[in-house]
Amino acid sequence: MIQDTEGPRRSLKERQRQEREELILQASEEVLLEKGYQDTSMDEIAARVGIAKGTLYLHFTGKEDLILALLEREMQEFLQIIEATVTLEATVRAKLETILYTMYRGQLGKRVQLISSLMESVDIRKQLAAKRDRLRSRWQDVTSAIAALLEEGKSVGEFDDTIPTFIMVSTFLSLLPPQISKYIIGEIAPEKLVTHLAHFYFKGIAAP
Amino acid sequence: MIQDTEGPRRSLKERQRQEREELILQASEEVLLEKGYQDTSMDEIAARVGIAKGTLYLHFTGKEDLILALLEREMQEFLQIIEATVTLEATVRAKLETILYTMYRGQLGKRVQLISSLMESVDIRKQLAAKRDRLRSRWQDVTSAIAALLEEGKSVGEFDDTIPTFIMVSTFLSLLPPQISKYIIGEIAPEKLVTHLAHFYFKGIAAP
Amino acid sequence: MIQDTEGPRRSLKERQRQEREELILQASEEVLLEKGYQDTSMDEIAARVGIAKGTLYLHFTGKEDLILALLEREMQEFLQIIEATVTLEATVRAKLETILYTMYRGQLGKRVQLISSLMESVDIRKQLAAKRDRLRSRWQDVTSAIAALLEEGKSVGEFDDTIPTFIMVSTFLSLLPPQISKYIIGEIAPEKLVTHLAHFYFKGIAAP
Amino acid sequence: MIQDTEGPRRSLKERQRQEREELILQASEEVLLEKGYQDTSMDEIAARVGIAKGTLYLHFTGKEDLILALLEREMQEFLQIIEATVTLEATVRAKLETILYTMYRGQLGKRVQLISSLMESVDIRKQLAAKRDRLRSRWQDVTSAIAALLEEGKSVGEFDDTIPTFIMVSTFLSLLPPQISKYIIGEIAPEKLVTHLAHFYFKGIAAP
DNA sequence: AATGAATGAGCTTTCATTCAT
DNA sequence: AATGAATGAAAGCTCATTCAT
Repeated sequence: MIQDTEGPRRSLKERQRQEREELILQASEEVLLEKGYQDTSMDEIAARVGIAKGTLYLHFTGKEDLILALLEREMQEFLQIIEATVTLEATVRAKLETILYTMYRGQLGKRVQLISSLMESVDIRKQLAAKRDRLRSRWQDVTSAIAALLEEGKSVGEFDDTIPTFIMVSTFLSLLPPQISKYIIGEIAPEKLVTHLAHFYFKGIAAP
Repeated sequence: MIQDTEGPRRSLKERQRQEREELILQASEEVLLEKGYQDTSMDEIAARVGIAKGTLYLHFTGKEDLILALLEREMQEFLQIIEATVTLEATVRAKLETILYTMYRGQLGKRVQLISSLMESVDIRKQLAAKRDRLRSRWQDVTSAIAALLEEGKSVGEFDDTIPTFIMVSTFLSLLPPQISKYIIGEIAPEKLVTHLAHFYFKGIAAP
Repeated sequence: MIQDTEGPRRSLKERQRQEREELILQASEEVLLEKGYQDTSMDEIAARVGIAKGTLYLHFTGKEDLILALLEREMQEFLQIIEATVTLEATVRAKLETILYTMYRGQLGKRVQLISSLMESVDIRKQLAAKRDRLRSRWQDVTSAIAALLEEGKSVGEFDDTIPTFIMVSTFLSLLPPQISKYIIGEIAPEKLVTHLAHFYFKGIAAP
Repeated sequence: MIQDTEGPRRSLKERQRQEREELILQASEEVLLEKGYQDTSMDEIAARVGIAKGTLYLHFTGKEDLILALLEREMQEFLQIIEATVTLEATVRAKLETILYTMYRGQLGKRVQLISSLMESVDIRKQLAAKRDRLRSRWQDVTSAIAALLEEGKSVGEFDDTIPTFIMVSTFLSLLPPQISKYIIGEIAPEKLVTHLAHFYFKGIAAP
């Protein structure tokens, strides 16, 4: 009987812990987007969550670990979208368009932008270098999934199989929010933007 | 009498000043490429130029201003390349391919990669925000020049004029070194890469 | 009725409490010897005892108090050794030699070394200053006991009574493990060491 | 001519630098004696010198380096006293007595106490471990010099050559201020104290 | 009574910027 | 104009102590 209550209790504490961890990650994301990696201070994250600085260190080994966990989470989400799309009944083109569209809709694009801009910054490359493998492997998952789609497209004759897949992958990725949107100053409806991008892209890789 | 010589003297001093400024920018670029923005210290820049740290502040308001000037210079160079290409006798496609190829060859690509990674970095976006207008206007020059080329292509019937120019511009820019090359892990000869990218791009925007 | 059993219960609880306190002191000693005062964390002590950190504070006011209690216990033990030796049937010299030897043998030496190095450390002197009176009085007991022995030696004509007792006491104490052994780098059998020290010491204080 | 002024200028700056370094070391010693290693903060040292915290780091790599330099300086001073004494025309005993007396007079004793108590603290042993070799070698110089004196005494028949020199060295060192004085609560004139200690010590090691 | 998550003051260290020389 | 020593704000991190459960 006594043990019976331990289970729930533990999972309660565990749930609270995870909720708080989530709050920390959310606050971190906010600050990170606003201020960038260097100007994101543990102090400020703690302040936004409304907890003491020391508490952050009960959840994450340090700043590096915290940010890395954040990036990992974002990338995980991106991967889930891809995987969800892959299972749809549709042409490869439709699937890729869906991914593209999903990324331009809602907040996800912004957040992937976060990952990407952080991953590319020379600063962070150096600073997170040691533990970047965790992220790299997730990123591999992403590119592999897209590569698989593109190759499926080639094999069913949708796409031009004289273009190397890695070219297709990298050009596809370069269409995603962080890349394109930074060159686009004015506002444009995501639907329109995606329509244009898809039109351009699939014409570019279409089988001859 | 003494004042008479001031004119030449001044311009001599002015020339020396500019030469030194150039040396500072070169050193900054070196360090920046090696260490990233945060790990680039005024100390190290001064040391590499061989001047005192304080002297840097006689040329630039501060670190931010120094880096900004550097970025401006790089962008200026990029613009010159575009302008030089524009005047060539060739098809629009050939000109754009030349730009693409030039960027993937030699040191320029790396340096543009620098600009770009700095510009993208949320860190610097925030830190340089105040003075970024100077850059923004240069960047406008770049995009305008490319837009002009693309529109010329449209008007001579080379390109599909149902695709908005800004889409063409942004997709073109997304093919430039910093964007694409970061997705490409293995080594590939720039010629090959550019061939593939151009093939893909111009097919994508070709007139129907 | 229930209250009747409280007496035994209380003493049971009290015994358990003291046992736990002893466990805490043992763990503290371990950690202290391994890591030194500053690197000894309440966390680690608690972990080694297998109790929660908060529980430590039910037994001791704080880290300072805990360490102080530890030192007091060690000193107590030292005192017991002296007292045990005093009651032996032997010459004063033999008794003092026994004390000396006992301290250089087994774990006790190490532990006294601990006390001493902690007591000497300016760090702890300052930090424990407030409550050091408790220790000072124990230390008085130790020196008094040795002084008594030495005076007994004087009165029976073993020792030179022109040497003030406090000189004899302090020189004797300076022969104990923590003092001497720190100047001795190589290993030497305790027996040999003690033989030499005793030879030197008793010749030094011998009656003329 | 211009170069001529550089010499003095440099040495002026150099002198100022060394003076400031000396001030820092003095302040550090003060704080160290008052508060111990851990509670000595760079903040407080800077405050006492009347300079900014950052300035400390222009003179010393860090706290560890600062304290180490301090200890080294103290030890150096101790060594100089020994060396000065060695050259005197006197018996070995007289020389050793002089050393003993010098240490009990003035501030030096206290300062050597500082070294000693710091060197022995388990805490500092760990923390300074990496760079302690610098000190260790100085300490070797000290013990070697004393050992040489004692062996000279043996060879001229002053001292008992059946007692190993290292025993003589360590017992001699144990008579120095930090060791003995901590067992002596009341005040006693250094002359008297030294007379007693010397009497005891040289009787203890006298040739049979 | 026991827990251990949370706290927050405090530490060392860095570095862009200033300013007396 | 040039210097570089001095500055001091700000950062990441630790850990003895507290207190709601």
